[in-house]
Amino acid sequence: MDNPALSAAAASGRPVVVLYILDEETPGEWQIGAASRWWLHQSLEALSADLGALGSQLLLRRGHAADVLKKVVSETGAATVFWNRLYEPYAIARDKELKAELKTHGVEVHSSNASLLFEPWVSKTKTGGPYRVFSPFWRNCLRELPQPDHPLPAPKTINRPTMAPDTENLDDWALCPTKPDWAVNFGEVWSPGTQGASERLSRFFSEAASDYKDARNQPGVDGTSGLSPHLHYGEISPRHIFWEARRQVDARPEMAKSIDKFIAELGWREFAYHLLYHYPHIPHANYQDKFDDFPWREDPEGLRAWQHGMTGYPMVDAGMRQLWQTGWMHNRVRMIVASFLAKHLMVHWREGEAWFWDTLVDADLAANSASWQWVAGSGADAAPYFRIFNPITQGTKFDPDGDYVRKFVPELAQLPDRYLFSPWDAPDDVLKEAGIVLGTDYPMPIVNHSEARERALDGYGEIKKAS
DNA sequence: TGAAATGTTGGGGCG
DNA sequence: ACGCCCCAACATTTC
Repeated sequence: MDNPALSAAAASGRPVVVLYILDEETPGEWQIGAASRWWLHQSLEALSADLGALGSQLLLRRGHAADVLKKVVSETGAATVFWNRLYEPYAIARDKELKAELKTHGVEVHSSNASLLFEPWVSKTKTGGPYRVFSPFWRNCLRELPQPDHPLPAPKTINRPTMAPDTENLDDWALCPTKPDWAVNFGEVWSPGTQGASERLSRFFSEAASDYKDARNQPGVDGTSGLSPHLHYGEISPRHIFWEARRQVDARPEMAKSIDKFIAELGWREFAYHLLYHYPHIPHANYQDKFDDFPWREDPEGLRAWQHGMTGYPMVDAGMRQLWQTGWMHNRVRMIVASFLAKHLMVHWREGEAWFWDTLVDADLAANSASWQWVAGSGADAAPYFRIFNPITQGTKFDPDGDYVRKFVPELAQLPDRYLFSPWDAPDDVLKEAGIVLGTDYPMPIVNHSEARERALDGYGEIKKAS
Protein backbone atom coordinates (compact mmCIF):
# COMPACT_ATOMS: atom_id res chain seq x y z
CA MET A 1 0.00 0.00 0.00
CA ASP A 2 2.51 2.57 -1.16
CA ASN A 3 1.72 5.28 1.39
CA PRO A 4 4.78 7.50 1.91
CA ALA A 5 3.34 9.52 4.77
CA LEU A 6 2.31 6.45 6.72
CA SER A 7 5.62 4.71 6.03
CA ALA A 8 7.61 7.73 7.13
CA ALA A 9 5.59 8.08 10.31
CA ALA A 10 5.91 4.37 11.09
CA ALA A 11 9.63 4.46 10.40
CA SER A 12 10.11 7.20 12.99
CA GLY A 13 9.56 4.50 15.61
CA ARG A 14 7.41 6.84 17.63
CA PRO A 15 3.72 6.31 18.40
CA VAL A 16 1.59 7.18 15.39
CA VAL A 17 -1.89 8.65 15.36
CA VAL A 18 -3.45 7.87 12.00
CA LEU A 19 -5.97 10.55 11.21
CA TYR A 20 -8.51 10.95 8.42
CA ILE A 21 -10.30 14.29 8.21
CA LEU A 22 -13.54 14.71 6.31
CA ASP A 23 -13.28 18.32 5.27
CA GLU A 24 -16.53 19.84 4.10
CA GLU A 25 -15.77 23.36 5.22
CA THR A 26 -12.69 24.71 3.49
CA PRO A 27 -13.76 27.51 1.13
CA GLY A 28 -13.38 26.77 -2.57
CA GLU A 29 -13.69 23.06 -2.05
CA TRP A 30 -15.95 20.95 -4.19
CA GLN A 31 -18.23 19.07 -1.82
CA ILE A 32 -17.70 15.38 -2.28
CA GLY A 33 -20.39 13.88 -4.53
CA ALA A 34 -23.02 11.35 -3.52
CA ALA A 35 -21.52 8.30 -5.25
CA SER A 36 -18.07 9.22 -3.97
CA ARG A 37 -19.42 9.39 -0.43
CA TRP A 38 -20.54 5.80 -0.76
CA TRP A 39 -17.06 4.80 -1.88
CA LEU A 40 -15.40 6.83 0.85
CA HIS A 41 -17.42 5.03 3.50
CA GLN A 42 -16.38 1.61 2.22
CA SER A 43 -12.81 2.74 1.73
CA LEU A 44 -12.50 4.04 5.27
CA GLU A 45 -13.94 0.81 6.64
CA ALA A 46 -11.36 -1.14 4.68
CA LEU A 47 -8.55 1.19 5.75
CA SER A 48 -9.59 0.86 9.33
CA ALA A 49 -9.36 -2.92 9.07
CA ASP A 50 -5.97 -2.73 7.29
CA LEU A 51 -4.60 -0.52 10.04
CA GLY A 52 -6.01 -2.76 12.71
CA ALA A 53 -4.03 -5.64 11.24
CA LEU A 54 -0.88 -3.53 11.65
CA GLY A 55 -1.64 -2.86 15.28
CA SER A 56 -2.82 0.63 14.60
CA GLN A 57 -6.13 2.42 14.58
CA LEU A 58 -7.85 4.91 12.30
CA LEU A 59 -8.95 8.14 13.91
CA LEU A 60 -11.86 9.92 12.23
CA ARG A 61 -12.62 13.60 12.57
CA ARG A 62 -14.76 15.98 10.59
CA GLY A 63 -14.50 19.72 10.02
CA HIS A 64 -12.26 22.37 8.55
CA ALA A 65 -9.14 20.30 7.97
CA ALA A 66 -6.62 22.85 9.21
CA ASP A 67 -8.55 23.51 12.41
CA VAL A 68 -9.13 19.81 13.06
CA LEU A 69 -5.49 18.96 12.52
CA LYS A 70 -4.27 21.70 14.85
CA LYS A 71 -6.70 20.46 17.47
CA VAL A 72 -5.50 16.87 17.20
CA VAL A 73 -1.89 18.04 17.33
CA SER A 74 -2.55 19.84 20.59
CA GLU A 75 -4.60 16.96 22.03
CA THR A 76 -1.84 14.47 21.35
CA GLY A 77 1.22 16.67 21.69
CA ALA A 78 2.41 15.45 18.30
CA ALA A 79 5.87 16.64 17.38
CA THR A 80 5.68 15.80 13.70
CA VAL A 81 2.88 15.68 11.17
CA PHE A 82 3.16 13.57 8.03
CA TRP A 83 0.72 13.90 5.18
CA ASN A 84 0.34 13.01 1.54
CA ARG A 85 -0.20 16.00 -0.68
CA LEU A 86 -3.46 16.97 -2.29
CA TYR A 87 -3.42 18.95 -5.51
CA GLU A 88 -6.81 20.65 -5.64
CA PRO A 89 -6.27 24.41 -5.65
CA TYR A 90 -8.18 24.97 -2.39
CA ALA A 91 -6.21 22.17 -0.73
CA ILE A 92 -2.87 23.54 -1.87
CA ALA A 93 -3.72 26.93 -0.42
CA ARG A 94 -5.03 25.45 2.83
CA ASP A 95 -2.12 23.07 3.35
CA LYS A 96 0.53 25.63 2.53
CA GLU A 97 -0.83 27.97 5.17
CA LEU A 98 -1.25 25.13 7.64
CA LYS A 99 2.30 23.91 7.13
CA ALA A 100 3.68 27.37 7.86
CA GLU A 101 1.51 27.75 10.91
CA LEU A 102 2.48 24.39 12.38
CA LYS A 103 6.13 25.18 11.87
CA THR A 104 5.84 28.43 13.81
CA HIS A 105 4.44 26.33 16.67
CA GLY A 106 7.46 24.08 16.56
CA VAL A 107 5.68 21.19 14.87
CA GLU A 108 7.62 19.53 12.09
CA VAL A 109 5.76 18.80 8.87
CA HIS A 110 6.69 16.22 6.24
CA SER A 111 4.55 16.17 3.13
CA SER A 112 4.90 13.46 0.50
CA ASN A 113 3.67 12.64 -2.95
CA ALA A 114 1.47 9.56 -2.82
CA SER A 115 -0.80 10.07 -5.77
CA LEU A 116 1.22 11.12 -8.80
CA LEU A 117 4.06 9.66 -10.85
CA PHE A 118 5.46 13.14 -11.43
CA GLU A 119 4.89 16.27 -9.42
CA PRO A 120 2.85 18.68 -11.55
CA TRP A 121 5.44 21.44 -11.32
CA VAL A 122 8.37 19.32 -12.50
CA SER A 123 7.56 18.98 -16.18
CA LYS A 124 8.46 22.13 -18.11
CA THR A 125 8.81 23.04 -21.77
CA LYS A 126 12.07 24.38 -23.14
CA THR A 127 10.81 27.89 -22.55
CA GLY A 128 10.07 27.08 -18.92
CA GLY A 129 6.26 27.04 -19.15
CA PRO A 130 3.84 24.22 -18.47
CA TYR A 131 3.02 21.79 -21.26
CA ARG A 132 -0.32 22.39 -22.97
CA VAL A 133 -0.26 19.37 -25.25
CA PHE A 134 -0.39 15.82 -24.02
CA SER A 135 2.14 14.05 -26.26
CA PRO A 136 5.15 16.27 -25.60
CA PHE A 137 4.17 16.42 -21.93
CA TRP A 138 4.16 12.65 -21.62
CA ARG A 139 7.31 12.23 -23.70
CA ASN A 140 9.05 14.66 -21.40
CA CYS A 141 7.85 12.78 -18.32
CA LEU A 142 8.92 9.38 -19.59
CA ARG A 143 12.16 10.24 -21.33
CA GLU A 144 13.59 13.30 -19.65
CA LEU A 145 12.43 13.27 -16.04
CA PRO A 146 13.82 10.93 -13.38
CA GLN A 147 11.80 7.72 -13.28
CA PRO A 148 8.98 7.50 -10.76
CA ASP A 149 9.93 5.96 -7.43
CA HIS A 150 9.18 2.33 -6.83
CA PRO A 151 6.21 1.71 -4.56
CA LEU A 152 6.84 1.33 -0.85
CA PRO A 153 5.75 -1.80 0.97
CA ALA A 154 3.19 -1.45 3.73
CA PRO A 155 4.82 -0.83 7.11
CA LYS A 156 5.35 -4.04 9.09
CA THR A 157 4.07 -2.49 12.23
CA ILE A 158 2.90 0.84 13.53
CA ASN A 159 3.40 1.90 17.13
CA ARG A 160 0.24 2.99 18.76
CA PRO A 161 -0.09 5.75 21.34
CA THR A 162 -0.85 4.67 24.90
CA MET A 163 -3.90 6.95 25.00
CA ALA A 164 -5.88 6.95 21.76
CA PRO A 165 -7.60 10.26 21.04
CA ASP A 166 -11.37 10.22 20.57
CA THR A 167 -12.61 9.20 17.19
CA GLU A 168 -15.88 9.96 15.53
CA ASN A 169 -18.10 7.15 14.36
CA LEU A 170 -18.05 6.49 10.61
CA ASP A 171 -21.76 5.67 10.56
CA ASP A 172 -22.55 9.08 12.03
CA TRP A 173 -21.11 10.67 8.92
CA ALA A 174 -24.03 9.19 6.97
CA LEU A 175 -21.95 8.83 3.83
CA CYS A 176 -24.12 6.06 2.44
CA PRO A 177 -27.53 6.70 0.93
CA THR A 178 -30.48 5.28 2.86
CA LYS A 179 -33.83 6.48 1.60
CA PRO A 180 -33.65 5.22 -1.05
CA ASP A 181 -30.45 3.20 -1.05
CA TRP A 182 -29.61 3.81 -4.70
CA ALA A 183 -26.14 2.39 -4.14
CA VAL A 184 -27.59 -1.01 -3.33
CA ASN A 185 -25.97 -2.59 -6.38
CA PHE A 186 -22.61 -0.83 -6.15
CA GLY A 187 -21.27 -3.57 -3.90
CA GLU A 188 -21.77 -6.14 -6.64
CA VAL A 189 -19.50 -4.18 -8.94
CA TRP A 190 -16.94 -2.69 -6.56
CA SER A 191 -14.73 -3.72 -3.67
CA PRO A 192 -13.30 -0.50 -2.25
CA GLY A 193 -10.05 -0.84 -0.34
CA THR A 194 -6.50 -1.96 -0.97
CA GLN A 195 -7.42 -5.59 -1.38
CA GLY A 196 -10.09 -4.88 -3.98
CA ALA A 197 -7.57 -2.70 -5.79
CA SER A 198 -4.87 -5.37 -5.98
CA GLU A 199 -7.41 -7.93 -7.12
CA ARG A 200 -8.43 -5.64 -9.95
CA LEU A 201 -4.83 -5.06 -10.91
CA SER A 202 -4.07 -8.79 -11.07
CA ARG A 203 -7.25 -9.53 -12.98
CA PHE A 204 -6.38 -6.84 -15.47
CA PHE A 205 -2.92 -8.19 -16.19
CA SER A 206 -4.00 -11.81 -16.32
CA GLU A 207 -7.16 -11.36 -18.40
CA ALA A 208 -7.39 -8.02 -20.17
CA ALA A 209 -4.04 -6.28 -20.59
CA SER A 210 -2.80 -8.23 -23.62
CA ASP A 211 -5.76 -7.05 -25.67
CA TYR A 212 -6.10 -3.64 -24.03
CA LYS A 213 -5.28 -1.66 -27.14
CA ASP A 214 -8.49 -2.73 -28.88
CA ALA A 215 -10.69 -4.10 -26.11
CA ARG A 216 -10.48 -0.89 -24.09
CA ASN A 217 -12.78 0.73 -26.62
CA GLN A 218 -15.51 -1.85 -26.38
CA PRO A 219 -17.83 -1.08 -23.50
CA GLY A 220 -19.46 -4.49 -23.74
CA VAL A 221 -16.13 -6.15 -23.01
CA ASP A 222 -14.40 -6.12 -19.62
CA GLY A 223 -11.31 -4.68 -21.25
CA THR A 224 -10.32 -1.85 -18.91
CA SER A 225 -8.70 -2.01 -15.50
CA GLY A 226 -11.49 -0.31 -13.54
CA LEU A 227 -8.83 1.07 -11.22
CA SER A 228 -9.91 4.72 -11.37
CA PRO A 229 -11.81 4.90 -8.05
CA HIS A 230 -9.09 2.93 -6.27
CA LEU A 231 -6.53 5.37 -7.62
CA HIS A 232 -8.58 8.37 -6.59
CA TYR A 233 -8.84 7.14 -3.01
CA GLY A 234 -5.19 6.18 -2.79
CA GLU A 235 -5.99 2.49 -2.38
CA ILE A 236 -3.45 1.77 -5.06
CA SER A 237 -0.74 4.15 -6.19
CA PRO A 238 0.09 5.07 -9.77
CA ARG A 239 3.66 4.03 -9.00
CA HIS A 240 2.48 0.55 -8.08
CA ILE A 241 0.52 0.29 -11.34
CA PHE A 242 3.31 1.81 -13.41
CA TRP A 243 6.03 -0.52 -12.17
CA GLU A 244 3.79 -3.57 -12.34
CA ALA A 245 3.00 -2.65 -15.94
CA ARG A 246 6.71 -2.33 -16.70
CA ARG A 247 7.34 -5.72 -15.15
CA GLN A 248 4.62 -7.24 -17.33
CA VAL A 249 6.19 -5.79 -20.47
CA ASP A 250 9.54 -7.28 -19.53
CA ALA A 251 7.94 -10.67 -18.96
CA ARG A 252 5.74 -10.56 -22.07
CA PRO A 253 7.24 -8.20 -24.68
CA GLU A 254 4.40 -8.96 -27.12
CA MET A 255 2.14 -7.00 -24.80
CA ALA A 256 4.27 -3.87 -25.09
CA LYS A 257 1.91 -1.98 -27.40
CA SER A 258 -1.12 -2.60 -25.25
CA ILE A 259 0.70 -1.87 -22.01
CA ASP A 260 2.18 1.35 -23.34
CA LYS A 261 -1.33 2.44 -24.18
CA PHE A 262 -2.39 1.54 -20.67
CA ILE A 263 0.49 3.48 -19.14
CA ALA A 264 -0.45 6.43 -21.34
CA GLU A 265 -3.83 6.45 -19.62
CA LEU A 266 -1.96 7.02 -16.37
CA GLY A 267 -0.27 9.77 -18.36
CA TRP A 268 -3.57 11.47 -19.11
CA ARG A 269 -4.28 11.43 -15.40
CA GLU A 270 -0.90 13.06 -14.76
CA PHE A 271 -1.61 15.60 -17.50
CA ALA A 272 -4.92 16.51 -15.85
CA TYR A 273 -3.11 17.22 -12.56
CA HIS A 274 -0.42 19.16 -14.39
CA LEU A 275 -3.09 21.33 -16.01
CA LEU A 276 -5.05 21.83 -12.81
CA TYR A 277 -1.90 22.90 -11.01
CA HIS A 278 -0.89 25.45 -13.61
CA TYR A 279 -4.40 26.54 -14.60
CA PRO A 280 -6.39 26.28 -11.37
CA HIS A 281 -9.51 27.83 -12.87
CA ILE A 282 -10.05 24.81 -15.15
CA PRO A 283 -12.85 23.31 -13.02
CA HIS A 284 -15.10 26.31 -13.63
CA ALA A 285 -13.76 28.42 -16.52
CA ASN A 286 -12.93 27.67 -20.14
CA TYR A 287 -9.25 26.98 -20.69
CA GLN A 288 -9.66 28.53 -24.15
CA ASP A 289 -11.39 31.78 -23.39
CA LYS A 290 -12.91 32.10 -26.85
CA PHE A 291 -15.44 29.59 -25.55
CA ASP A 292 -16.67 32.28 -23.16
CA ASP A 293 -18.68 33.55 -26.12
CA PHE A 294 -20.04 30.19 -27.18
CA PRO A 295 -23.85 30.19 -27.47
CA TRP A 296 -24.53 27.48 -24.88
CA ARG A 297 -28.21 26.61 -24.61
CA GLU A 298 -30.40 26.50 -21.54
CA ASP A 299 -32.17 23.16 -21.88
CA PRO A 300 -33.38 21.81 -18.55
CA GLU A 301 -35.53 19.16 -20.21
CA GLY A 302 -32.73 17.96 -22.44
CA LEU A 303 -30.32 17.94 -19.51
CA ARG A 304 -32.76 15.90 -17.49
CA ALA A 305 -33.31 13.42 -20.31
CA TRP A 306 -29.54 13.08 -20.61
CA GLN A 307 -29.05 12.58 -16.88
CA HIS A 308 -31.67 9.87 -16.72
CA GLY A 309 -30.68 8.00 -19.86
CA MET A 310 -33.82 8.97 -21.78
CA THR A 311 -32.45 10.78 -24.82
CA GLY A 312 -33.74 8.21 -27.30
CA TYR A 313 -30.17 7.45 -28.41
CA PRO A 314 -29.49 3.95 -27.06
CA MET A 315 -25.72 4.33 -26.85
CA VAL A 316 -26.04 7.55 -24.85
CA ASP A 317 -28.77 6.17 -22.64
CA ALA A 318 -26.87 2.97 -21.94
CA GLY A 319 -23.92 5.02 -20.72
CA MET A 320 -25.98 7.29 -18.50
CA ARG A 321 -27.77 4.31 -17.00
CA GLN A 322 -24.53 2.45 -16.38
CA LEU A 323 -23.36 5.54 -14.52
CA TRP A 324 -26.52 5.69 -12.45
CA GLN A 325 -26.57 1.99 -11.66
CA THR A 326 -22.89 1.38 -10.99
CA GLY A 327 -21.31 4.77 -10.24
CA TRP A 328 -19.01 4.35 -13.20
CA MET A 329 -19.07 4.59 -16.98
CA HIS A 330 -16.79 3.05 -19.59
CA ASN A 331 -14.37 5.62 -20.96
CA ARG A 332 -15.42 5.27 -24.59
CA VAL A 333 -19.01 5.94 -23.58
CA ARG A 334 -18.02 8.90 -21.41
CA MET A 335 -16.75 10.55 -24.58
CA ILE A 336 -19.96 9.73 -26.44
CA VAL A 337 -22.33 11.02 -23.76
CA ALA A 338 -20.22 14.10 -23.10
CA SER A 339 -20.10 14.95 -26.77
CA PHE A 340 -23.88 14.51 -26.91
CA LEU A 341 -24.48 16.93 -24.04
CA ALA A 342 -22.01 19.58 -25.15
CA LYS A 343 -22.69 19.34 -28.88
CA HIS A 344 -26.04 17.77 -29.71
CA LEU A 345 -27.71 19.60 -26.84
CA MET A 346 -25.21 22.48 -26.65
CA VAL A 347 -25.55 22.44 -22.88
CA HIS A 348 -22.57 23.91 -21.03
CA TRP A 349 -19.92 21.35 -20.14
CA ARG A 350 -20.13 22.49 -16.52
CA GLU A 351 -23.56 20.83 -16.26
CA GLY A 352 -22.05 17.54 -17.32
CA GLU A 353 -19.07 18.04 -15.05
CA ALA A 354 -21.40 18.62 -12.09
CA TRP A 355 -23.48 15.53 -12.87
CA PHE A 356 -20.43 13.32 -13.20
CA TRP A 357 -19.04 14.81 -10.01
CA ASP A 358 -22.11 13.71 -8.12
CA THR A 359 -22.63 10.31 -9.71
CA LEU A 360 -19.16 8.87 -10.34
CA VAL A 361 -17.40 6.82 -7.69
CA ASP A 362 -14.13 7.87 -9.34
CA ALA A 363 -15.00 11.59 -9.42
CA ASP A 364 -11.70 13.45 -9.43
CA LEU A 365 -11.46 17.20 -9.78
CA ALA A 366 -8.45 17.20 -12.08
CA ALA A 367 -9.54 14.37 -14.36
CA ASN A 368 -13.20 15.34 -14.46
CA SER A 369 -12.73 18.98 -15.34
CA ALA A 370 -9.88 18.44 -17.80
CA SER A 371 -11.83 15.68 -19.53
CA TRP A 372 -15.04 17.64 -19.85
CA GLN A 373 -13.16 20.53 -21.35
CA TRP A 374 -11.34 18.11 -23.62
CA VAL A 375 -14.58 16.76 -25.06
CA ALA A 376 -16.27 20.15 -25.19
CA GLY A 377 -13.35 21.49 -27.21
CA SER A 378 -12.58 24.29 -24.76
CA GLY A 379 -9.71 22.54 -23.02
CA ALA A 380 -5.97 22.05 -23.40
CA ASP A 381 -5.03 19.83 -26.33
CA ALA A 382 -8.76 19.29 -26.68
CA ALA A 383 -10.73 17.45 -29.30
CA PRO A 384 -11.63 20.16 -31.82
CA TYR A 385 -15.17 21.35 -31.31
CA PHE A 386 -16.21 20.11 -34.73
CA ARG A 387 -15.33 16.57 -33.75
CA ILE A 388 -18.88 15.53 -33.02
CA PHE A 389 -19.46 11.91 -32.13
CA ASN A 390 -22.26 10.21 -34.02
CA PRO A 391 -23.96 8.11 -31.32
CA ILE A 392 -25.23 5.66 -33.93
CA THR A 393 -21.91 5.07 -35.67
CA GLN A 394 -20.11 4.86 -32.35
CA GLY A 395 -22.54 2.13 -31.34
CA THR A 396 -22.06 0.02 -34.45
CA LYS A 397 -18.30 0.48 -34.25
CA PHE A 398 -17.64 -0.16 -30.58
CA ASP A 399 -20.61 -2.24 -29.47
CA PRO A 400 -21.00 -4.31 -32.64
CA ASP A 401 -22.93 -7.13 -30.99
CA GLY A 402 -25.01 -4.73 -28.92
CA ASP A 403 -24.07 -6.40 -25.64
CA TYR A 404 -23.60 -3.10 -23.85
CA VAL A 405 -26.79 -1.46 -25.04
CA ARG A 406 -28.87 -4.56 -24.39
CA LYS A 407 -27.52 -4.78 -20.86
CA PHE A 408 -28.31 -1.22 -19.84
CA VAL A 409 -31.29 -0.51 -22.10
CA PRO A 410 -33.08 -3.84 -21.67
CA GLU A 411 -36.31 -2.60 -23.23
CA LEU A 412 -34.49 -2.72 -26.58
CA ALA A 413 -32.99 -6.16 -26.03
CA GLN A 414 -35.14 -7.85 -28.68
CA LEU A 415 -34.27 -5.38 -31.42
CA PRO A 416 -31.98 -6.77 -34.13
CA ASP A 417 -28.44 -5.31 -34.22
CA ARG A 418 -29.23 -3.35 -37.33
CA TYR A 419 -31.71 -1.07 -35.55
CA LEU A 420 -30.35 -1.27 -32.03
CA PHE A 421 -28.59 2.09 -32.16
CA SER A 422 -31.35 3.91 -34.08
CA PRO A 423 -34.65 2.28 -33.15
CA TRP A 424 -36.63 5.04 -34.88
CA ASP A 425 -35.34 3.64 -38.20
CA ALA A 426 -36.85 0.24 -37.54
CA PRO A 427 -39.89 -0.68 -39.64
CA ASP A 428 -43.15 -1.06 -37.75
CA ASP A 429 -43.18 -4.85 -37.98
CA VAL A 430 -39.66 -5.08 -36.57
CA LEU A 431 -40.60 -2.88 -33.62
CA LYS A 432 -43.73 -4.90 -33.08
CA GLU A 433 -41.79 -8.14 -33.21
CA ALA A 434 -39.37 -6.73 -30.60
CA GLY A 435 -42.28 -5.69 -28.40
CA ILE A 436 -41.44 -1.99 -28.51
CA VAL A 437 -43.73 0.99 -28.88
CA LEU A 438 -41.51 4.01 -29.44
CA GLY A 439 -42.50 6.95 -27.31
CA THR A 440 -43.97 4.57 -24.74
CA ASP A 441 -41.47 1.80 -23.98
CA TYR A 442 -38.48 3.83 -25.10
CA PRO A 443 -38.31 7.54 -25.97
CA MET A 444 -38.18 9.01 -29.44
CA PRO A 445 -34.85 10.83 -29.96
CA ILE A 446 -34.95 14.24 -28.26
CA VAL A 447 -32.95 15.79 -31.11
CA ASN A 448 -32.32 14.86 -34.72
CA HIS A 449 -28.70 13.92 -35.13
CA SER A 450 -27.84 15.76 -38.34
CA GLU A 451 -29.84 18.86 -37.40
CA ALA A 452 -28.19 18.97 -33.99
CA ARG A 453 -24.82 18.52 -35.61
CA GLU A 454 -25.43 21.47 -37.95
CA ARG A 455 -26.66 23.59 -35.06
CA ALA A 456 -23.52 22.85 -33.05
CA LEU A 457 -21.27 23.66 -35.99
CA ASP A 458 -23.10 26.97 -36.46
CA GLY A 459 -22.51 27.76 -32.80
CA TYR A 460 -18.85 26.98 -33.21
CA GLY A 461 -18.73 29.16 -36.31
CA GLU A 462 -19.74 32.13 -34.19
CA ILE A 463 -16.76 31.94 -31.88
CA LYS A 464 -14.40 30.89 -34.63
CA LYS A 465 -14.82 34.10 -36.59
CA ALA A 466 -14.57 36.10 -33.38
CA SER A 467 -11.12 34.74 -32.60
C1' DT B 1 -9.36 9.28 -28.55
C1' DG B 2 -14.57 11.74 -35.71
C1' DA B 3 -17.92 12.41 -39.20
C1' DA B 4 -19.47 13.99 -43.38
C1' DA B 5 -18.54 15.90 -47.75
C1' DT B 6 -15.86 15.75 -51.56
C1' DG B 7 -12.45 13.79 -54.65
C1' DT B 8 -10.23 9.81 -57.02
C1' DT B 9 -9.81 5.39 -58.91
C1' DG B 10 -10.90 1.24 -61.07
C1' DG B 11 -13.92 -2.65 -62.24
C1' DG B 12 -17.94 -4.01 -64.57
C1' DG B 13 -22.33 -3.49 -67.12
C1' DC B 14 -24.04 -1.89 -71.21
C1' DG B 15 -25.08 0.31 -75.61
C1' DA C 1 -13.39 -2.95 -78.84
C1' DC C 2 -14.68 1.31 -77.08
C1' DG C 3 -16.65 4.98 -74.47
C1' DC C 4 -19.76 5.96 -71.06
C1' DC C 5 -21.88 5.61 -66.74
C1' DC C 6 -22.47 3.81 -62.21
C1' DC C 7 -20.79 3.03 -57.92
C1' DA C 8 -18.13 0.80 -54.45
C1' DA C 9 -13.85 1.49 -52.15
C1' DC C 10 -10.59 4.25 -50.67
C1' DA C 11 -8.28 8.85 -49.91
C1' DT C 12 -8.47 13.69 -48.90
C1' DT C 13 -10.60 17.77 -47.19
C1' DT C 14 -13.58 20.26 -44.46
C1' DC C 15 -16.31 21.08 -40.59
